[in-house]
Amino acid sequence: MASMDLKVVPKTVLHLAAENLRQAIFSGVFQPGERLVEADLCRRLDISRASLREALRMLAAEKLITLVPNRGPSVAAISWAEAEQIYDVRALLEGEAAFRAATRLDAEALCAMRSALAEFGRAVVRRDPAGRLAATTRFYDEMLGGCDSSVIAEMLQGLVARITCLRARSMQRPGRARESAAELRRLLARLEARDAPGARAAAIDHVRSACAAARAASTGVLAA
Amino acid sequence: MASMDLKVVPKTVLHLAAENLRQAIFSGVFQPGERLVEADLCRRLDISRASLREALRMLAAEKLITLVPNRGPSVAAISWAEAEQIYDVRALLEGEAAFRAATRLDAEALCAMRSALAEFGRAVVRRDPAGRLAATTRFYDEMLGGCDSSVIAEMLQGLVARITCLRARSMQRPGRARESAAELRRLLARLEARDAPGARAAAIDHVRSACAAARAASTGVLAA
DNA sequence: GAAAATAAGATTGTCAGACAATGCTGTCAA
DNA sequence: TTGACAGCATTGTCTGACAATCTTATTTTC
Repeated sequence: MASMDLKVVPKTVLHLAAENLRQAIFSGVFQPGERLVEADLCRRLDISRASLREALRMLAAEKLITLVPNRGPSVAAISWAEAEQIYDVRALLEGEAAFRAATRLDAEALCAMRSALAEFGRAVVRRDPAGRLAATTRFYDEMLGGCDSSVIAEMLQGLVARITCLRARSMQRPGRARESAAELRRLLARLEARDAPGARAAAIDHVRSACAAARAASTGVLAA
Repeated sequence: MASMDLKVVPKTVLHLAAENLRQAIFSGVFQPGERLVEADLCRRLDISRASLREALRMLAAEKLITLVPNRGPSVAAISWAEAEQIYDVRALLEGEAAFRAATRLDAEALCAMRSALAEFGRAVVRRDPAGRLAATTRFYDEMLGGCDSSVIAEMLQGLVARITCLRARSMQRPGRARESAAELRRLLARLEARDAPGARAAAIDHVRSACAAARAASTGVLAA
């Protein structure tokens, strides 16, 4: 890889706890809106309340939980209106990222993206959700690495985290995975052609399409 | 006002501490890059370490400080490259906000913006930095309120916070305040004309201009 | 004398336990 | 039905402690 990220953040109890909670939320162990009780979480995670509370602050910053003074934490419940706003901003930023990446990605990165995309295809055939997620992550990480803006990358990461549940559900819709793969192929083609405006359009198109799928998949499932 | 925000968050020690630290950073009490010592801050703020650490997590989430495990917190030092990325994203989002606001702002909001702008003008004449800041904040709050996307509003707020110091410095440049006022007037004019694309262009223009001013004001002052 | 090893001190990571302030729930009276 | 009140659950905050880690100064080694 062109630039391997070598810095490793020491694993403090706090970070582990935050990671565990994140996974628990993503995997639906806690339901959206569910109230979390500090003492409870402490027992489950086997950490002190002080550490737990710091971990909770992190998750609150990521908007995965809501932290109301004197009422404690609860799993963030996302409304469809909010989800739509997130998809909108994501389209904007991801479009920009693609635009920038089109003129900056080197051959190596493009190659990595193509391999990630192939892997995605295999995971689709294999009906392997985890594999799909890993592949898309690799795909996007490459693109964001090439867009030369850590700020955009960070913001996108934050946005995507907030709609993880939606993404998982919408990907289960029949045909959505294949459709998604086709969109990504088009995006990659534009990037390989160094067609910045085309890449932007393709990226936006993909997000819009994902948004529509999410809407269809979650009608009636979300809070109004 | 069309929609007054009634919810008030109880002031916990933590939030107060965070607010104090934020002000301290903005006002330059702590220099960028400076290391902060927990025990020190505890004494100064007169709070316990547990509370302080939670406050620090909040600031870290806002990227006002950097929090490295086992090395403690330090005031975030922003590189020019990063600042430029922030201005870029800000232009993108603020442009979008203006675009959306153009077709949604009601007469009342427009009126409020006009009055905020007038106030800004007076503050410029009066050479009152605090007044200028308050006026621009009011101006933008109105516009963001009308853009109907809390997600955009939140992201912008986060971005702007990170370049507060730059903004303060660049505003001191001779002529910049007046120039800024003129740009905002053009933006408001487009909004009043319900010209969405024009509003977007004006908003982007303003951010670009602010970026240029910041660059000029801070050449050689920032870390490379 | 420069580099490497070591020891001392400072700072952070983490915990346990405590108590007051606040929120919630259900009872009782007006 | 509403309002006041008591009782319990939970959070906000503090204190004090100790091990793990970082930093710095000192000593050793080549």
